[in-house]
Amino acid sequence: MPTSRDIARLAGVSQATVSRVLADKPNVREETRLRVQSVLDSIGYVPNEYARAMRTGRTGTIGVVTGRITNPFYPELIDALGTALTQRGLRMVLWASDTDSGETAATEAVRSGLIDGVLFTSASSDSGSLRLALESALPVVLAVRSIEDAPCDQVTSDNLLGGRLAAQHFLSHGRTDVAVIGGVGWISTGRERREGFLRQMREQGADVPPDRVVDCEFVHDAAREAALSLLASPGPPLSTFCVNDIIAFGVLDAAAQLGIRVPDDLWVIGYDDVRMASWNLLSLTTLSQPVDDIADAAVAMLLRRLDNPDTPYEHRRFRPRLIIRRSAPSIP
Amino acid sequence: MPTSRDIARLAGVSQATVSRVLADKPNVREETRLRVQSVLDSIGYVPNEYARAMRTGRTGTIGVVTGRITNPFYPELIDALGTALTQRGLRMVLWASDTDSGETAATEAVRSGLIDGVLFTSASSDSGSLRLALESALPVVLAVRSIEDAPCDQVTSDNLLGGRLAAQHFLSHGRTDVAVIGGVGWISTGRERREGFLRQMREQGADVPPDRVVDCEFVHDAAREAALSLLASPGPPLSTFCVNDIIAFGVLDAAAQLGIRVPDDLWVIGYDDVRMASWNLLSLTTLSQPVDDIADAAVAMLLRRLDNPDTPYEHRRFRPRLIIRRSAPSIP
DNA sequence: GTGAAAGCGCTAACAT
DNA sequence: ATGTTAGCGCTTTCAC
Repeated sequence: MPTSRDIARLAGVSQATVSRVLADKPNVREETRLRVQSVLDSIGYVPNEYARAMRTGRTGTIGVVTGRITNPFYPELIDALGTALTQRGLRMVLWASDTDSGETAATEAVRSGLIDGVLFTSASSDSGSLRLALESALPVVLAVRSIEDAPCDQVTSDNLLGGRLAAQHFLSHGRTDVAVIGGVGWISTGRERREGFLRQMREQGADVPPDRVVDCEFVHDAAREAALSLLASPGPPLSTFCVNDIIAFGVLDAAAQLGIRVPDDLWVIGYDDVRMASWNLLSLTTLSQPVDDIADAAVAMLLRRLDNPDTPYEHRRFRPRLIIRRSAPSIP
Repeated sequence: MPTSRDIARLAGVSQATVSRVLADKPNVREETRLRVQSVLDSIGYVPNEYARAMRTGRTGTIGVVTGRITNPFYPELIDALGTALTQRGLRMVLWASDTDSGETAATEAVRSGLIDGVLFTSASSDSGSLRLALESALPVVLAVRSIEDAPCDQVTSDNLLGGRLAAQHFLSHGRTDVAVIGGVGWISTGRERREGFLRQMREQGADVPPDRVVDCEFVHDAAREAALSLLASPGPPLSTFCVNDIIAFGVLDAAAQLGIRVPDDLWVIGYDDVRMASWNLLSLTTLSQPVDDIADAAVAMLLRRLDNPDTPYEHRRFRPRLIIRRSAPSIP
């Protein structure tokens, strides 16, 4: 691999001048610049990023921590984050893990100078390693995941509002016999969505009884099992709000298995609007998060913090939108 | 951030000795090693990877290039690659793109010393930038994607065999009125799967007419459109082999839309066995690739090439397995 | 067994 | 406008 010194020798200038040309510094005579540039081009020179990073302290690489991809929403989010990063000339290192290991690896990577900052997405665990990362004041942004009062920037959809919108859709069609699936556990997004839904129902005088608030893991099979027992019980609910789409698909599956027709016998609303939600066989009514906007905001916030570590922490919430499909239609 | 020099000062040794302890070199007195180690632990020291990489020429980071994730198989593959890399103490930089840009970025990253090698997965484009990467003799492995006689290692499932297995399943149930969807384009996996299917049919005396060989992009909507026109035509085929699951789901969707019952009126076989294929509502018969084995082999081959650049190129093919579900059942 | 010193390839401050 | 020089933090001879 050629170095800037090689280029300097070939162009008959000092290595520093090559560096100046590369950085587009103004104090280089046009003639010299052209000479150096032509050598650069003919060799196909690419500067060594590690040496550069060692001097500047900036690596141009951002770490992203995600859970393992049992939920198709995360690939979509990662895709959006990758695009947002690439647009700004940054690279993405990805850690996937359902345990602490990914978070630990990510924080170590910051401390070892490998990456400039970390984007944590949901589905990663809610425990020690992240807390540790926050305490050591690393540049961190939480995307589609929140921890109340955590010392870091956060970007989510307005989950509370999303839950409310789901409830309103049911109520405006006179459906008060409802259930919520998911969101009892420690995952913030789920908790907030459930909470918004329950509050709206309560405020409109349609309190949801405790046995209609069911928890389950954010994976298809767990959701199907949970729905099977809920739907098989006497007097099953007519309308179900699922805190994300993957759970909703599990409910649709359970309904099909039990011969319960959607939407004739059962309405289902999900959250996330993953691509599959629009498929004909699934046609899921759901709350859409503006993934691209969220990704973009997350990256922007991280960069702002890198440049200016002392800006106050911010939590941006994007408005979700109810996408009406067959699983919970709109009847005039 | 503390440096090895800081540690040295605190432990009362030279910086070189700290380096020896870190590398677990034998020529350090036990007493000294313990003293240094205790300082290391108390400080929570993490060595700067960039400085290390600059000396050793090895970064411990592998680039992965993938297409944008319209096909749920790729997230599963990336997940497996991430696991395989992490197990070996390596990091993964991910480039997602449907154009050349990801490949270009990846090869630049190798040349700029950022990463040790690149894993190209399918769904990335089949054009110039990759060819360029190969010509410049970078350490490259193709995973779930192949280019005949390309100067690099490759790992795929035995796509030809997979196609044949699909054909055999149809034939063993007397189903000769078949169609293939996908695989006419330049994507190697699709072409090979289609080819295997067509050959097996031909060899068993059930030639597939040209108008039953339909191309389409590897996205849901394109597949649904293609299937709609195929299935709406007079005398539609009774059995369809789709070169991957995402296409198969499009076909299932089209069938549902047209009121064609699966498997009563139509059989469908896919390829990849993505998670959703097992869902009750979809229940897709498909060919399963051993993703974890493929990922593991890809990483192993890349590491071998890094250590020993002159080993002859290898193409490993893993045997696919027919997973029988409702969309193309086994009838005794 | 340990320390001193060179240097990986770059940037930036300081000379000229 | 350009060259010289000093490191960034580490690994790795080469002395002792």
